[in-house]
Amino acid sequence: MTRFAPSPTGALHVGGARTALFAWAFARQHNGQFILRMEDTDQARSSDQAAQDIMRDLKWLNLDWDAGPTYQSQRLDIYTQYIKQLCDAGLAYPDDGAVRFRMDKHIAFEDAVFGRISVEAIELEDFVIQKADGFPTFHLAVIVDDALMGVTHVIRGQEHLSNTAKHVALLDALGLDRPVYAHTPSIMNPDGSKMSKRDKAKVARKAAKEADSLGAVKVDALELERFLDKKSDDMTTTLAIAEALGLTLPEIDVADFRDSGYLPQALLNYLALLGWNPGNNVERFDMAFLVSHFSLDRIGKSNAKFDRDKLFRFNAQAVAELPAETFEPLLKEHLQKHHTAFDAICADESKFKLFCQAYQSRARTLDEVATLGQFFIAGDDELVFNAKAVKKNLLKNEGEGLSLLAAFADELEALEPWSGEAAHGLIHSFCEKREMNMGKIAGPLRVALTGSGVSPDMDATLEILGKTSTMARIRQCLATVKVKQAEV
RNA sequence: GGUCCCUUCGUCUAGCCUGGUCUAGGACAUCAGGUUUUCAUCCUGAAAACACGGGUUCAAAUCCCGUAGGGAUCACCA
Repeated sequence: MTRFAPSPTGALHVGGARTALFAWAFARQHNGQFILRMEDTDQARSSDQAAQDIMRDLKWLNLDWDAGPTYQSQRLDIYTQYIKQLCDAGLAYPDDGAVRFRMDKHIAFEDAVFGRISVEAIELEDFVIQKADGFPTFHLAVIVDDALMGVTHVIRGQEHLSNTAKHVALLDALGLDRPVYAHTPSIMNPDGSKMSKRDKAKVARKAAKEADSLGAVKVDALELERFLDKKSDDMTTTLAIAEALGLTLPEIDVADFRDSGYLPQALLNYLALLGWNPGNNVERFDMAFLVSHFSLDRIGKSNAKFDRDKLFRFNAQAVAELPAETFEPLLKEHLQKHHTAFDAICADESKFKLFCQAYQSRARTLDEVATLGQFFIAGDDELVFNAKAVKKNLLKNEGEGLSLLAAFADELEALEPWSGEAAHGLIHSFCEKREMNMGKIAGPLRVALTGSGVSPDMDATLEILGKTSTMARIRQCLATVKVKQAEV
C-alpha cells in the first residue's frame, strides 16, 4: 500500500509527479493499492481548485489511484483523539494554544534509499503537533493517516528526510507501526537551484525589470510593485506579465508540459529515469516495463538536474512512434485548443492527414507543429522572403533558380487536377528534361512558398497549400525577387 | 551556523555493497561523415568523467580517513 499525498496549494509539478509515479509503480508491482490523500491542513493556502487540478493532471498521466481522495480537513476528530492520547500520556503539552510534542529520544530509522539515518534528540526541539486553530500539523496528520490507512511504504521527496525523525518518534509514542520510508532526491534546474513553481515568477520578474514599459500589464500597481520587490511570487501577476510581454515561461508543472504539447508517456519515461534506472542501459520504456522492473534500491541518492534537451528527444521519439490514427486526433485537439489559426487545415480531412504526415517526424512537441507549419496559414502576400535563402536558391548563378522557377510556374499553372502526386510527377519530368536533380527546382519553389529554405516534402507542401495559394505565392515571389535582382 | 545527506563525461546515469574482467559502458547534448529535393527523421563515427588529498592492499572508481563543493532541515507550510 502506497500513497501520494500532495498539499493542494498549487499545481502538480514534475517533482510531485515523479514521486507519485514511483509510489504508483511500486503499488502496481506488488498488486497493492495506491491511494490519494490531500494534505489540506493549511487552511489559508489549500484550495479545492488546486485539488481538482492535481487530480486532472494525475489522470492525464494515467496514474490511477485505488482509493481517495481523502481530505485531512475532514478527519479532524481523528487527529484530535491521538493528540489527546499523547497529552494524557504526558508526551505532549499545551503551549500558547498549540500543542507540542516532547522530543527527548535519540532517533534512528532505516531509509530504503539513503540507508540508516540517525539523529540525536538534542538536535530536535519539541515541535508543534496541533496549531492554535485546532488543526493538526502535517507531522501529526501524516503519521496518523499513514498508519490508519495501512500505508506500508512511504515514498516522498527528500525534503522530508529530516522530518522523518519526528514522524518516527510520533509513531513510536503512539505505538503505531513504522512504514518503510523511501526518500527520492530532488529535481533541480540546470543552474543547480531547486526546480520550483517560483522559477516562473523569477523569469517574469527579470523580464519585467528589463522591459521599457509595463503599461500593458493588467495588474494592480501595488501588487506589481510587491512582485517586483520580490515580496510576492503571485502566479496571477506572473501570468499577466508573461502575457503582456509575450514571454514564454519555463515549464514546471505537469499542466505546463501538457500545454506545450508533450506526451504523458514521454514525460513519465523521462521522469522515471531522473533518479532511477533499470541498470541494463535500457532508457526508453513504457509503464508496464517500469511496473515490472521498478525497485526502491535502484533510486539514486543525489539530486538530478532536469535536462530539457533529453526530454525533447524522448518526446520527439514518442511523437514519431505514434500510429498515424492516434497522432492525428491528438494534434487536431492541441491545435484547436491552442492555435485556432490552423482551424482551416484541421477542417480539411485529406489535407490535415498530409499535414500530420509532414510534421510527425519534424516536431518535437505538438506545439512545435504550429511554429514549423506557420507558413501554411500565412496570407499569400504576407510571406517574408529570407534574404539568405533567396540568394542561395534564386539569385545565385545569375538568377538560375529564378528562371527555373518562372519556367516551372508555367507548367504548374497547367497542372490539372492538382495533387501532390501529380506535382511530384511534374517536378520529376521537368528535371529529367533538363538533366538536373530535383533539388534545382525544389529549392526555388521552397523559397517561393515558405519564404525560407525549409519545408516538408515538396509534393505534400504543394497539395496542402493548394493551387491557388501556390500560384499566388510563386507570382508574388517572382515579382519581389526580380525587383531585387534589378537593383543589384 | 548546528544536524542529516550527497559527489563518475556539459547533463542523466551503469559500475561501487561482493577490490582485479574499467585502456570506465549507455543515453541526451556537441562535433564529423552518410542517406534525403531543403529541414527533420534515420545510420555511422569522434571528443568527453571516477571532486581533491591521504591511507589500506600485490591491486581502488570500488574499502577507510580527511578536505572542498552541493543539497535538505532547523515554521502553529507541507
